[in-house]
Amino acid sequence: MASAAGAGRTGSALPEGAARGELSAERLLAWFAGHRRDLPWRQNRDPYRVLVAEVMLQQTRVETVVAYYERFLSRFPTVQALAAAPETDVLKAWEGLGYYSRARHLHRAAREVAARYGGSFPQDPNELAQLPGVGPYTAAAVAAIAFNQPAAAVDGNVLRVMARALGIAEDVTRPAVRRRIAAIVQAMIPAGRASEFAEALMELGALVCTPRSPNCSACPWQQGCAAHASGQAEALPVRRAKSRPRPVFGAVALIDREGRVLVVRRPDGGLLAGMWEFPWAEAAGLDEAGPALAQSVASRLGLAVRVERELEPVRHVFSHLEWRLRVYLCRLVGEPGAHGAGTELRWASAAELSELAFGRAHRRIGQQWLELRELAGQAGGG
DNA sequence: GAAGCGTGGGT
DNA sequence: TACCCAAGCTT
Repeated sequence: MASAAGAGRTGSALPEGAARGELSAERLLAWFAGHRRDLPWRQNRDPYRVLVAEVMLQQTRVETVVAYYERFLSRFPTVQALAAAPETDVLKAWEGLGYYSRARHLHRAAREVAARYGGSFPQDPNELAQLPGVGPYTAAAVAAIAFNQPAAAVDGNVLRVMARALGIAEDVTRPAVRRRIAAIVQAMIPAGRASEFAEALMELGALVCTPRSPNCSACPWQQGCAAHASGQAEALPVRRAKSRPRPVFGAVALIDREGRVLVVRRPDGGLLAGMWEFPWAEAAGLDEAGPALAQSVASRLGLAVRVERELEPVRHVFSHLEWRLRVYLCRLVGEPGAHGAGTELRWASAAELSELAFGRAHRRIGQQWLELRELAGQAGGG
């Protein structure tokens, strides 16, 4: 420990570029002062507003989030308002944004802050990380941005910026590498300016040190950047490849009954938890996802139907699987009997459809039903 | 550590 | 078309 290894250096976790002042927080903050975007979650440092933004931004682009954020905040302006809302309202506000467990976790986090902390957020990142849906990044981001706590908010932007600046060629998704980067970032936080610093480092990744075609000539850290020096900026960071989505085939039964259509709610856990959809069943292949399967979907719900026609198939790619669904318009034969216990279902009118939360794929399927219904309305005056 | 969990945009 | 990926968390 008393060896010569660290003796001639700074003795801190700071890399050489930082020690020379070329990767300095001061340069970064000066750049940020001139390039900071005016985003809706930057109006103030209300921890609730910061948390909502950080959760929405998880794996989601800024441009997508802005409109959702403004709607969400106008509907649930305070942590108390969100805590008091029914979960169905929260899911509806999240519809289309994806990763819906974020909405359920955020809702539960709001209830916990309201109940346990009397509506005031804790400031310690370790305590924030106990809230549902709040992991190491989000806890650090809220602590730093809202409370100016010296916490290292290491997201994908920061991993990329630091991997390039330091020339780290290891897989940045490995926890050990991530921890090392977090320690370095932690050591770079300027006293009393943690909030600005956290935003600035991410902003640099978002605007300059972009995944492809980084704008190195505009970068305040260009002189100290290892990847720029070696011409490897675009080759970093290294991540392990993701596996391709697995195909899932299925047949959907759009069961029409006097201008209403049957919808069912997905179970509480797993994919699209708690979201509504049209009843369907998985098949071994596209050929097996035929009208007979649609009919059996209905019969499992205690309904006798006649399959009238096939509509446009729907293909939807998730991060880990791909739905390839054939869609069948069905008409109820006779009256609905007893249905399978446990499944929550509803005969929805067009207006009611728009009030339920659907995933994208089934929302598009619902559109097909709405369009048919309009055509039928024009022809039959129904 | 690896896999599950959505969606839309860029190339 | 096909791939990559974007302010991650949970199990």
